[in-house]
Amino acid sequence: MAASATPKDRRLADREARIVDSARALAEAEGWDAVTTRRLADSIEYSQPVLYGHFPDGKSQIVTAVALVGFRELAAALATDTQHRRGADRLRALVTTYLAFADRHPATYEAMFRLPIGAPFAADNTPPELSAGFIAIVDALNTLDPPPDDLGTAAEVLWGAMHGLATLTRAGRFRPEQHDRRIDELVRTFTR
Amino acid sequence: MAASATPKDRRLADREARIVDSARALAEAEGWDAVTTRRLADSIEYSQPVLYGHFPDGKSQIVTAVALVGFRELAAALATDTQHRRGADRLRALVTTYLAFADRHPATYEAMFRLPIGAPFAADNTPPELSAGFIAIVDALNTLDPPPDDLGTAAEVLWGAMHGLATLTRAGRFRPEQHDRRIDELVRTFTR
DNA sequence: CACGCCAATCTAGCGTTGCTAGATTGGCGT
DNA sequence: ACGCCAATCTAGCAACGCTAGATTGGCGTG
Repeated sequence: MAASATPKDRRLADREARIVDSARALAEAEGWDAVTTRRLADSIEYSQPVLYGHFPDGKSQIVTAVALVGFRELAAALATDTQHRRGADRLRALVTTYLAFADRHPATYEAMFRLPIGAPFAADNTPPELSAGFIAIVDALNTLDPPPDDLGTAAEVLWGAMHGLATLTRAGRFRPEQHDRRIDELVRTFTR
Repeated sequence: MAASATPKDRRLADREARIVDSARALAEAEGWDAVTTRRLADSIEYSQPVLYGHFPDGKSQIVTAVALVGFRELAAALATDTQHRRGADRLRALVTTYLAFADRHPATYEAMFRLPIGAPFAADNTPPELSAGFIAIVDALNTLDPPPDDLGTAAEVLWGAMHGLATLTRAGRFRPEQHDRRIDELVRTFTR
Protein backbone atom coordinates (compact mmCIF):
# COMPACT_ATOMS: atom_id res chain seq x y z
CA MET A 1 0.00 0.00 0.00
CA ALA A 2 2.95 2.31 -0.44
CA ALA A 3 3.65 4.23 -3.69
CA SER A 4 0.59 4.21 -5.95
CA ALA A 5 -1.84 6.07 -8.22
CA THR A 6 0.58 7.89 -10.46
CA PRO A 7 -2.04 8.97 -13.02
CA LYS A 8 -4.25 11.01 -10.69
CA ASP A 9 -1.46 12.08 -8.37
CA ARG A 10 0.39 13.57 -11.29
CA ARG A 11 -2.62 15.62 -12.30
CA LEU A 12 -2.95 16.90 -8.74
CA ALA A 13 0.73 17.75 -8.49
CA ASP A 14 0.59 19.53 -11.83
CA ARG A 15 -2.36 21.61 -10.77
CA GLU A 16 -0.69 22.48 -7.49
CA ALA A 17 2.38 23.64 -9.38
CA ARG A 18 0.20 25.74 -11.66
CA ILE A 19 -1.33 27.43 -8.63
CA VAL A 20 2.09 28.31 -7.24
CA ASP A 21 3.39 29.44 -10.63
CA SER A 22 0.33 31.59 -11.28
CA ALA A 23 0.58 33.18 -7.85
CA ARG A 24 4.22 34.00 -8.40
CA ALA A 25 3.73 35.34 -11.91
CA LEU A 26 0.77 37.45 -10.87
CA ALA A 27 2.66 38.82 -7.88
CA GLU A 28 5.71 39.71 -9.96
CA ALA A 29 3.54 41.36 -12.59
CA GLU A 30 1.14 43.34 -10.40
CA GLY A 31 2.24 42.91 -6.80
CA TRP A 32 0.89 40.70 -4.03
CA ASP A 33 -2.20 42.84 -3.56
CA ALA A 34 -3.33 41.73 -7.00
CA VAL A 35 -3.06 38.08 -6.00
CA THR A 36 -6.61 37.35 -4.85
CA THR A 37 -8.12 33.91 -4.50
CA ARG A 38 -10.61 34.74 -7.24
CA ARG A 39 -8.01 35.80 -9.80
CA LEU A 40 -5.88 32.81 -8.88
CA ALA A 41 -8.83 30.48 -9.38
CA ASP A 42 -9.59 32.11 -12.73
CA SER A 43 -6.02 31.78 -13.94
CA ILE A 44 -5.93 28.02 -13.28
CA GLU A 45 -9.48 27.73 -14.63
CA TYR A 46 -11.01 26.26 -11.51
CA SER A 47 -13.21 27.70 -8.80
CA GLN A 48 -11.92 29.07 -5.53
CA PRO A 49 -12.60 26.03 -3.31
CA VAL A 50 -10.17 23.99 -5.41
CA LEU A 51 -7.37 26.18 -4.06
CA TYR A 52 -8.29 25.14 -0.56
CA GLY A 53 -8.13 21.49 -1.51
CA HIS A 54 -4.44 21.99 -2.23
CA PHE A 55 -3.68 24.61 0.42
CA PRO A 56 -6.04 24.26 3.41
CA ASP A 57 -4.54 27.34 5.06
CA GLY A 58 -5.47 29.44 2.05
CA LYS A 59 -3.61 32.34 0.62
CA SER A 60 -0.88 32.50 3.24
CA GLN A 61 0.08 28.92 2.50
CA ILE A 62 0.29 29.70 -1.22
CA VAL A 63 2.60 32.62 -0.46
CA THR A 64 4.72 30.27 1.61
CA ALA A 65 4.93 27.85 -1.30
CA VAL A 66 6.19 30.65 -3.54
CA ALA A 67 8.72 31.56 -0.86
CA LEU A 68 10.07 28.01 -0.74
CA VAL A 69 10.55 27.98 -4.51
CA GLY A 70 12.37 31.28 -4.14
CA PHE A 71 14.70 29.94 -1.47
CA ARG A 72 15.51 26.96 -3.67
CA GLU A 73 16.32 29.20 -6.63
CA LEU A 74 18.36 31.63 -4.57
CA ALA A 75 20.42 28.88 -2.97
CA ALA A 76 21.10 27.35 -6.38
CA ALA A 77 22.12 30.68 -7.87
CA LEU A 78 24.43 31.47 -4.96
CA ALA A 79 26.07 28.06 -5.19
CA THR A 80 26.72 28.10 -8.94
CA ASP A 81 27.89 31.71 -9.06
CA THR A 82 30.40 31.34 -6.22
CA GLN A 83 31.76 27.81 -6.48
CA HIS A 84 34.79 28.51 -8.68
CA ARG A 85 36.09 31.51 -6.76
CA ARG A 86 37.77 32.19 -3.43
CA GLY A 87 38.23 35.05 -1.01
CA ALA A 88 37.06 38.58 -1.81
CA ASP A 89 36.17 37.57 -5.37
CA ARG A 90 33.83 34.91 -4.09
CA LEU A 91 32.33 37.27 -1.55
CA ARG A 92 31.65 39.86 -4.22
CA ALA A 93 30.00 37.24 -6.43
CA LEU A 94 27.85 36.14 -3.50
CA VAL A 95 26.66 39.64 -2.73
CA THR A 96 26.11 40.52 -6.38
CA THR A 97 24.08 37.39 -7.06
CA TYR A 98 22.05 37.86 -3.90
CA LEU A 99 21.14 41.46 -4.68
CA ALA A 100 20.46 40.64 -8.33
CA PHE A 101 18.01 37.92 -7.28
CA ALA A 102 16.16 40.29 -4.97
CA ASP A 103 16.09 42.90 -7.70
CA ARG A 104 14.90 40.58 -10.47
CA HIS A 105 12.22 38.79 -8.43
CA PRO A 106 11.01 41.40 -5.97
CA ALA A 107 7.66 39.78 -5.26
CA THR A 108 9.20 36.36 -4.73
CA TYR A 109 11.84 37.89 -2.49
CA GLU A 110 9.14 39.67 -0.54
CA ALA A 111 7.31 36.38 -0.02
CA MET A 112 10.51 34.82 1.31
CA PHE A 113 10.64 37.31 4.15
CA ARG A 114 6.98 37.99 4.88
CA LEU A 115 7.56 35.81 7.95
CA PRO A 116 5.88 32.63 6.77
CA ILE A 117 8.40 30.08 8.05
CA GLY A 118 9.42 30.45 11.65
CA ALA A 119 12.71 28.59 11.58
CA PRO A 120 16.19 30.10 12.01
CA PHE A 121 18.59 29.68 9.09
CA ALA A 122 21.11 27.91 11.24
CA ALA A 123 18.94 25.53 13.24
CA ASP A 124 18.85 21.76 12.94
CA ASN A 125 15.18 21.54 12.00
CA THR A 126 15.41 24.21 9.31
CA PRO A 127 13.94 23.21 5.93
CA PRO A 128 16.75 22.39 3.50
CA GLU A 129 15.60 25.17 1.16
CA LEU A 130 16.64 27.71 3.78
CA SER A 131 19.78 26.09 5.11
CA ALA A 132 21.20 25.64 1.61
CA GLY A 133 21.37 29.39 1.15
CA PHE A 134 22.93 29.80 4.56
CA ILE A 135 25.55 27.21 3.72
CA ALA A 136 26.47 29.08 0.54
CA ILE A 137 27.20 32.13 2.69
CA VAL A 138 29.20 30.11 5.22
CA ASP A 139 31.21 28.47 2.45
CA ALA A 140 32.05 31.80 0.86
CA LEU A 141 33.21 33.28 4.17
CA ASN A 142 35.25 30.16 4.80
CA THR A 143 37.45 30.85 1.76
CA LEU A 144 38.59 34.15 3.22
CA ASP A 145 42.11 34.41 4.55
CA PRO A 146 41.76 34.30 7.45
CA PRO A 147 38.19 33.04 7.81
CA PRO A 148 36.05 34.71 10.51
CA ASP A 149 36.45 33.33 14.02
CA ASP A 150 32.75 32.63 14.49
CA LEU A 151 31.68 31.49 11.06
CA GLY A 152 27.98 30.99 11.86
CA THR A 153 27.57 34.41 13.44
CA ALA A 154 29.49 36.12 10.66
CA ALA A 155 27.23 34.41 8.13
CA GLU A 156 24.14 35.62 9.98
CA VAL A 157 25.46 39.17 9.97
CA LEU A 158 26.36 38.99 6.30
CA TRP A 159 22.92 37.63 5.42
CA GLY A 160 21.43 40.45 7.45
CA ALA A 161 23.52 43.04 5.65
CA MET A 162 22.60 41.70 2.21
CA HIS A 163 18.95 41.50 3.20
CA GLY A 164 19.01 45.04 4.50
CA LEU A 165 20.60 46.35 1.32
CA ALA A 166 18.06 44.45 -0.77
CA THR A 167 14.99 45.74 1.07
CA LEU A 168 16.17 49.32 1.48
CA THR A 169 17.11 49.42 -2.18
CA ARG A 170 13.68 48.15 -3.12
CA ALA A 171 12.02 50.64 -0.78
CA GLY A 172 13.81 53.49 -2.53
CA ARG A 173 15.74 54.54 0.56
CA PHE A 174 19.15 54.51 -1.12
CA ARG A 175 20.76 56.61 -3.83
CA PRO A 176 20.45 54.32 -6.86
CA GLU A 177 23.62 55.51 -8.55
CA GLN A 178 25.70 54.31 -5.58
CA HIS A 179 24.63 50.69 -5.88
CA ASP A 180 28.00 49.27 -6.94
CA ARG A 181 29.81 51.38 -4.40
CA ARG A 182 27.69 49.86 -1.64
CA ILE A 183 28.66 46.39 -2.80
CA ASP A 184 32.33 47.42 -2.73
CA GLU A 185 31.94 48.80 0.77
CA LEU A 186 30.19 45.68 2.05
CA VAL A 187 32.79 43.34 0.60
CA ARG A 188 35.57 45.47 2.00
CA THR A 189 34.18 45.53 5.53
CA PHE A 190 34.03 41.73 5.56
CA THR A 191 37.47 41.13 4.04
CA ARG A 192 39.58 43.89 5.45
CA MET B 1 -5.23 86.20 7.47
CA ALA B 2 -2.24 84.22 8.67
CA ALA B 3 -2.13 82.39 12.03
CA SER B 4 -5.60 82.12 13.56
CA ALA B 5 -8.33 80.04 15.21
CA THR B 6 -6.33 78.36 17.97
CA PRO B 7 -9.38 77.01 19.83
CA LYS B 8 -10.78 74.83 17.06
CA ASP B 9 -7.45 74.09 15.48
CA ARG B 10 -6.20 72.71 18.76
CA ARG B 11 -9.14 70.35 19.02
CA LEU B 12 -8.51 69.13 15.48
CA ALA B 13 -4.80 68.64 16.10
CA ASP B 14 -5.55 66.77 19.32
CA ARG B 15 -7.93 64.44 17.57
CA GLU B 16 -5.46 63.82 14.79
CA ALA B 17 -2.82 62.91 17.34
CA ARG B 18 -5.26 60.56 19.03
CA ILE B 19 -5.86 58.81 15.72
CA VAL B 20 -2.14 58.29 15.19
CA ASP B 21 -1.57 57.21 18.78
CA SER B 22 -4.45 54.76 18.67
CA ALA B 23 -3.26 53.28 15.41
CA ARG B 24 0.22 52.81 16.79
CA ALA B 25 -0.96 51.34 20.10
CA LEU B 26 -3.35 48.97 18.38
CA ALA B 27 -0.68 47.87 15.90
CA GLU B 28 1.85 47.24 18.67
CA ALA B 29 -0.71 45.30 20.70
CA GLU B 30 -2.29 43.17 17.99
CA GLY B 31 -0.42 43.78 14.75
CA TRP B 32 -1.28 45.93 11.74
CA ASP B 33 -3.93 43.50 10.53
CA ALA B 34 -5.95 44.41 13.60
CA VAL B 35 -5.83 48.10 12.71
CA THR B 36 -9.05 48.52 10.79
CA THR B 37 -10.80 51.78 10.10
CA ARG B 38 -13.77 50.60 12.14
CA ARG B 39 -11.74 49.77 15.26
CA LEU B 40 -9.77 52.98 14.87
CA ALA B 41 -12.98 54.99 14.65
CA ASP B 42 -14.34 53.20 17.73
CA SER B 43 -11.22 53.86 19.75
CA ILE B 44 -11.35 57.61 19.14
CA GLU B 45 -15.13 57.53 19.63
CA TYR B 46 -16.03 58.92 16.22
CA SER B 47 -17.36 57.34 13.07
CA GLN B 48 -15.21 56.17 10.20
CA PRO B 49 -15.65 59.20 7.89
CA VAL B 50 -14.00 61.42 10.50
CA LEU B 51 -10.75 59.56 9.86
CA TYR B 52 -10.92 60.59 6.22
CA GLY B 53 -11.35 64.22 7.20
CA HIS B 54 -7.89 64.06 8.78
CA PHE B 55 -6.29 61.60 6.37
CA PRO B 56 -7.90 61.80 2.92
CA ASP B 57 -5.75 58.93 1.65
CA GLY B 58 -7.14 56.68 4.35
CA LYS B 59 -5.39 53.94 6.19
CA SER B 60 -2.11 54.10 4.28
CA GLN B 61 -1.74 57.74 5.24
CA ILE B 62 -2.31 56.88 8.89
CA VAL B 63 0.39 54.23 8.70
CA THR B 64 2.70 56.82 7.19
CA ALA B 65 1.97 59.19 10.07
CA VAL B 66 2.94 56.47 12.56
CA ALA B 67 6.11 55.87 10.55
CA LEU B 68 7.09 59.53 10.75
CA VAL B 69 6.66 59.54 14.52
CA GLY B 70 8.84 56.44 14.61
CA PHE B 71 11.60 58.04 12.56
CA ARG B 72 11.56 61.04 14.88
CA GLU B 73 11.84 58.84 17.96
CA LEU B 74 14.54 56.65 16.48
CA ALA B 75 16.65 59.61 15.39
CA ALA B 76 16.34 61.15 18.85
CA ALA B 77 17.29 57.90 20.57
CA LEU B 78 20.30 57.38 18.32
CA ALA B 79 21.49 60.94 18.92
CA THR B 80 21.21 60.91 22.70
CA ASP B 81 22.67 57.42 23.13
CA THR B 82 25.75 58.08 20.99
CA GLN B 83 26.65 61.71 21.52
CA HIS B 84 29.10 61.28 24.41
CA ARG B 85 31.13 58.46 22.89
CA ARG B 86 33.60 57.97 20.07
CA GLY B 87 34.92 55.20 17.87
CA ALA B 88 33.95 51.57 18.40
CA ASP B 89 32.12 52.44 21.62
CA ARG B 90 29.91 54.87 19.78
CA LEU B 91 29.31 52.42 16.97
CA ARG B 92 28.25 49.74 19.42
CA ALA B 93 25.88 52.16 21.14
CA LEU B 94 24.41 53.08 17.77
CA VAL B 95 23.76 49.48 16.76
CA THR B 96 22.44 48.51 20.17
CA THR B 97 20.02 51.43 20.32
CA TYR B 98 18.87 50.81 16.76
CA LEU B 99 18.15 47.12 17.33
CA ALA B 100 16.53 47.83 20.69
CA PHE B 101 14.16 50.29 19.06
CA ALA B 102 13.17 47.80 16.40
CA ASP B 103 12.69 45.15 19.05
CA ARG B 104 10.66 47.30 21.41
CA HIS B 105 8.38 48.86 18.77
CA PRO B 106 8.08 46.18 16.11
CA ALA B 107 4.86 47.48 14.58
CA THR B 108 6.13 51.04 14.44
CA TYR B 109 9.37 49.83 12.91
CA GLU B 110 7.40 47.83 10.37
CA ALA B 111 5.44 50.93 9.41
CA MET B 112 8.70 52.83 8.88
CA PHE B 113 9.75 50.42 6.15
CA ARG B 114 6.46 49.42 4.56
CA LEU B 115 7.53 51.70 1.69
CA PRO B 116 5.32 54.69 2.44
CA ILE B 117 7.83 57.47 1.77
CA GLY B 118 9.76 57.20 -1.44
CA ALA B 119 12.74 59.37 -0.60
CA PRO B 120 16.34 58.18 -0.14
CA PHE B 121 17.92 58.77 3.27
CA ALA B 122 20.71 60.79 1.77
CA ALA B 123 18.88 63.01 -0.72
CA ASP B 124 18.37 66.73 -0.49
CA ASN B 125 14.57 66.63 -0.48
CA THR B 126 14.38 63.94 2.22
CA PRO B 127 12.02 64.78 5.13
CA PRO B 128 14.05 65.83 8.18
CA GLU B 129 12.64 62.92 10.18
CA LEU B 130 14.52 60.52 7.92
CA SER B 131 17.72 62.43 7.36
CA ALA B 132 18.21 62.98 11.10
CA GLY B 133 18.63 59.26 11.62
CA PHE B 134 21.00 59.03 8.70
CA ILE B 135 23.07 61.85 10.12
CA ALA B 136 23.38 60.04 13.44
CA ILE B 137 24.89 57.11 11.57
CA VAL B 138 27.23 59.34 9.58
CA ASP B 139 28.34 61.13 12.74
CA ALA B 140 29.09 57.88 14.51
CA LEU B 141 31.15 56.55 11.58
CA ASN B 142 32.97 59.86 11.46
CA THR B 143 34.42 59.36 14.95
CA LEU B 144 36.21 56.19 13.84
CA ASP B 145 39.95 56.27 13.41
CA PRO B 146 40.31 56.41 10.50
CA PRO B 147 36.82 57.31 9.27
CA PRO B 148 35.57 55.49 6.16
CA ASP B 149 36.66 56.93 2.83
CA ASP B 150 33.15 57.27 1.46
CA LEU B 151 31.17 58.27 4.52
CA GLY B 152 27.76 58.41 2.82
CA THR B 153 28.06 55.01 1.25
CA ALA B 154 29.41 53.45 4.43
CA ALA B 155 26.45 54.91 6.31
CA GLU B 156 24.04 53.42 3.79
CA VAL B 157 25.64 50.02 4.15
CA LEU B 158 25.61 50.24 7.93
CA TRP B 159 21.94 51.26 7.93
CA GLY B 160 21.25 48.33 5.63
CA ALA B 161 23.10 45.93 7.90
CA MET B 162 21.25 47.12 11.00
CA HIS B 163 17.96 46.99 9.16
CA GLY B 164 18.65 43.49 7.95
CA LEU B 165 19.55 42.30 11.42
CA ALA B 166 16.41 43.92 12.82
CA THR B 167 14.02 42.37 10.32
CA LEU B 168 15.60 38.92 10.24
CA THR B 169 15.63 38.87 14.03
CA ARG B 170 11.97 39.79 14.09
CA ALA B 171 11.18 37.17 11.44
CA GLY B 172 12.76 34.49 13.63
CA ARG B 173 15.46 33.68 11.11
CA PHE B 174 18.36 34.00 13.59
CA ARG B 175 19.45 32.03 16.61
CA PRO B 176 18.18 34.25 19.45
CA GLU B 177 20.96 33.37 21.88
CA GLN B 178 23.57 34.79 19.49
CA HIS B 179 22.12 38.30 19.50
CA ASP B 180 24.98 40.01 21.30
CA ARG B 181 27.55 38.12 19.29
CA ARG B 182 26.00 39.46 16.07
CA ILE B 183 26.33 42.99 17.40
CA ASP B 184 29.98 42.32 18.23
CA GLU B 185 30.59 40.94 14.76
CA LEU B 186 28.91 43.89 13.05
CA VAL B 187 30.84 46.46 15.08
CA ARG B 188 34.08 44.62 14.42
CA THR B 189 33.60 44.47 10.65
CA PHE B 190 33.11 48.24 10.55
CA THR B 191 35.98 49.15 12.84
CA ARG B 192 38.67 46.63 12.05
C1' DC C 1 -35.19 85.91 20.84
C1' DA C 2 -36.18 83.22 16.88
C1' DC C 3 -34.58 81.94 12.65
C1' DG C 4 -31.81 79.82 9.09
C1' DC C 5 -27.53 78.43 7.40
C1' DC C 6 -23.27 75.86 7.19
C1' DA C 7 -19.99 72.93 8.89
C1' DA C 8 -19.30 68.81 11.40
C1' DT C 9 -20.74 64.26 12.04
C1' DC C 10 -23.30 59.97 11.39
C1' DT C 11 -26.01 56.32 9.07
C1' DA C 12 -26.14 53.29 5.64
C1' DG C 13 -24.42 51.11 1.90
C1' DC C 14 -21.16 49.75 -2.21
C1' DG C 15 -17.73 46.78 -4.05
C1' DT C 16 -14.08 43.55 -2.84
C1' DT C 17 -11.71 40.43 0.10
C1' DG C 18 -10.69 35.45 2.26
C1' DC C 19 -13.07 31.58 3.11
C1' DT C 20 -16.82 27.75 3.33
C1' DA C 21 -21.40 25.08 3.50
C1' DG C 22 -24.27 22.70 0.68
C1' DA C 23 -25.92 21.62 -4.01
C1' DT C 24 -24.40 19.46 -8.31
C1' DT C 25 -21.98 16.95 -11.43
C1' DG C 26 -19.49 13.06 -13.52
C1' DG C 27 -17.03 8.76 -13.85
C1' DC C 28 -16.19 4.12 -12.00
C1' DG C 29 -17.46 -0.46 -9.93
C1' DT C 30 -21.04 -3.74 -9.55
C1' DA D 1 -28.05 0.22 -16.40
C1' DC D 2 -27.68 1.65 -11.98
C1' DG D 3 -25.98 3.92 -7.82
C1' DC D 4 -22.40 5.72 -5.17
C1' DC D 5 -18.55 8.66 -4.00
C1' DA D 6 -15.32 11.95 -4.93
C1' DA D 7 -14.43 16.09 -7.28
C1' DT D 8 -16.10 20.50 -8.35
C1' DC D 9 -19.16 24.52 -8.45
C1' DT D 10 -22.67 27.89 -6.92
C1' DA D 11 -23.85 30.93 -3.68
C1' DG D 12 -23.25 33.24 0.31
C1' DC D 13 -21.10 35.06 4.99
C1' DA D 14 -18.55 38.29 7.63
C1' DA D 15 -15.16 41.81 7.47
C1' DC D 16 -12.58 45.09 4.89
C1' DG D 17 -11.62 50.19 2.93
C1' DC D 18 -14.06 53.83 1.54
C1' DT D 19 -17.99 57.31 0.47
C1' DA D 20 -22.66 59.50 -0.77
C1' DG D 21 -26.28 61.52 1.33
C1' DA D 22 -29.10 62.30 5.53
C1' DT D 23 -28.85 64.49 10.13
C1' DT D 24 -27.44 67.15 13.71
C1' DG D 25 -25.89 71.23 16.30
C1' DG D 26 -24.06 75.75 17.13
C1' DC D 27 -23.27 80.37 15.42
C1' DG D 28 -24.31 84.91 13.06
C1' DT D 29 -28.02 87.72 11.65
C1' DG D 30 -32.55 90.16 11.59
